[in-house]
Amino acid sequence: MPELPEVETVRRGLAPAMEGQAILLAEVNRPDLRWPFPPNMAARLMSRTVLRLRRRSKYILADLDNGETLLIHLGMSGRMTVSGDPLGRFEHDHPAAQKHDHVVLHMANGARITFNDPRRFGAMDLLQTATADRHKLLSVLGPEPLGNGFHEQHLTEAFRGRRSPVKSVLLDQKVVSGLGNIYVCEALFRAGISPRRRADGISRIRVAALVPTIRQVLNEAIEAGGSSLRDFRQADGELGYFQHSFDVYGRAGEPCHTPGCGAPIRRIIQSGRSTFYCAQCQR
DNA sequence: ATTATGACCTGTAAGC
DNA sequence: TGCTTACAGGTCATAA
Repeated sequence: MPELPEVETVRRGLAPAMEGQAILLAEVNRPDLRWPFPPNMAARLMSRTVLRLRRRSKYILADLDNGETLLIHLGMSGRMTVSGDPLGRFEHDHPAAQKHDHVVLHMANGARITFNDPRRFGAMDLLQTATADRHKLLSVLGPEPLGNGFHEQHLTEAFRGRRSPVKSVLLDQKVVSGLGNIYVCEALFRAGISPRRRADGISRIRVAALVPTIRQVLNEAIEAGGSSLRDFRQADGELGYFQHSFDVYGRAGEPCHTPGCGAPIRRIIQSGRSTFYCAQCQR
């Protein structure tokens, strides 16, 4: 479930197993995911030490000790799991290889990092750390919603002249990077804004309120991801499995959570994707 | 330039 | 039990 909070949860789960560790072996089991892997990816990863794991939007960036950075995107169905940590913080044993285990990193501490992605919408690339911001996939991204570059003035300017529904505009990664279908729906519910409203028709006050609302939704989700991380350490090594109690997402026909409302949550299609909202509370 | 649509893939659940 | 259909957390290329 990779939107920003899930990717951040995965990053936090991977970091203690990967940071400061050398990659002894990289198994690359197919030539591509969404795009071809970079040339000689397995060889370029082997014997490299991961200096640190970063996140930019929905991308995980692993800075290596040779000036290259491994870029990872989980797409729709990508998972990264840790197994076999010798300290016993993760799994005791390595599970049997699964279908769609496309890349497996064997770390010097005995941990094994497995990238599994049935739909193969994910991606990996290698880029120069020093110029990472100029990478084709990263250079087009808008500000981090939890960063200093995301503020009222930015959203106001981003919404100006945008006649599309605010739902679609918030999904545009150039406007703000890291939101996906779930958290846009949830943020608009909390902000009381109809997803159908034109972005350029939203009042100044409500645009201003949207900024802290988005931050709050994401921060709460990251917190909840943190708790599922603790489960993962005790359990089966599954990482990025995120449970959350949503107000609207996936709740079509169920009663609105707003006290005294109870109206049925609606599901509509916008730009080909499901939108969930309460027609009573969101105007 | 903005906007909407199809495309990329597989797996799962629901309906008949 | 089978078969068919709808749908899924993303985002890129294309065309209107």
